[in-house]
Amino acid sequence: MDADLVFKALADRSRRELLDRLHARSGQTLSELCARLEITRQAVTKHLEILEQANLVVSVRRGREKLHYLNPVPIGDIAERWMSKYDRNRVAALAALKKGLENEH
Amino acid sequence: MDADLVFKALADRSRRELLDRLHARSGQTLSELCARLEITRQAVTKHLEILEQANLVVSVRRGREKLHYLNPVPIGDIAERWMSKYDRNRVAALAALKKGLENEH
DNA sequence: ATAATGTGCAACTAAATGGTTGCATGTCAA
DNA sequence: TTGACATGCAACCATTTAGTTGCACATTAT
Repeated sequence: MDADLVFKALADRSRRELLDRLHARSGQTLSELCARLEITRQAVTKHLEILEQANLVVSVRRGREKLHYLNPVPIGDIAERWMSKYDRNRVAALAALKKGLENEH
Repeated sequence: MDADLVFKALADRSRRELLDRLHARSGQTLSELCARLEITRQAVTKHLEILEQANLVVSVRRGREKLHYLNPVPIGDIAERWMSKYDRNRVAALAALKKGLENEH
């Protein structure tokens, strides 16, 4: 998996909104995902393409409509391999931070 | 905390590299952080500004040099409040995904 | 068959992004 | 005090990004 693609995909508010909607109900069509969103359908299409490239969303064509499914794996990967690394040394990092701020005066 | 600023800050490879360096050793100066990086000092300055706006880095001026400290809190917040939400329903999401892929044929 | 629905594709635009160069300013050491 | 070092600031540039409009195409329903 390419962590860069995932981070880039998560950087946009609209795309996180789409992920939230798919998290609430996976398997929605493009039109469904467009509802109550202030951007155009074409813009949503582009966002979904980016989410698919990051493997955060998988889509399936069924007749004339396209169903979109949330894939939670890349987010889990990032949480494990990247975030926990920072969390592990959280206390030490905060201590260093505090110490640095004390040196100010 | 503004989750959007944090996600945006994390979206760039150079900035994640800077965070990694500060994670390895917190309290580095600007020049130290520039070493062995192929971009200019001015570019690094901009990246650090963005990281500070996201509260991922805190800096302290000491004489003519500026020390940078990693603040792990925002990353922890995102991991907890945002990512764990996806992790909780991971099994269900994967089941839905699998079911959707089966409907393809 | 025809109309409505759902999606795909291309061209275009404005703004944001990541980077540069050049120069100014402040601080420390000899 | 003078030079070296560390950082700040501004203008500029190319590319990417997020969005748009307009039209084409395929599928379903009447």
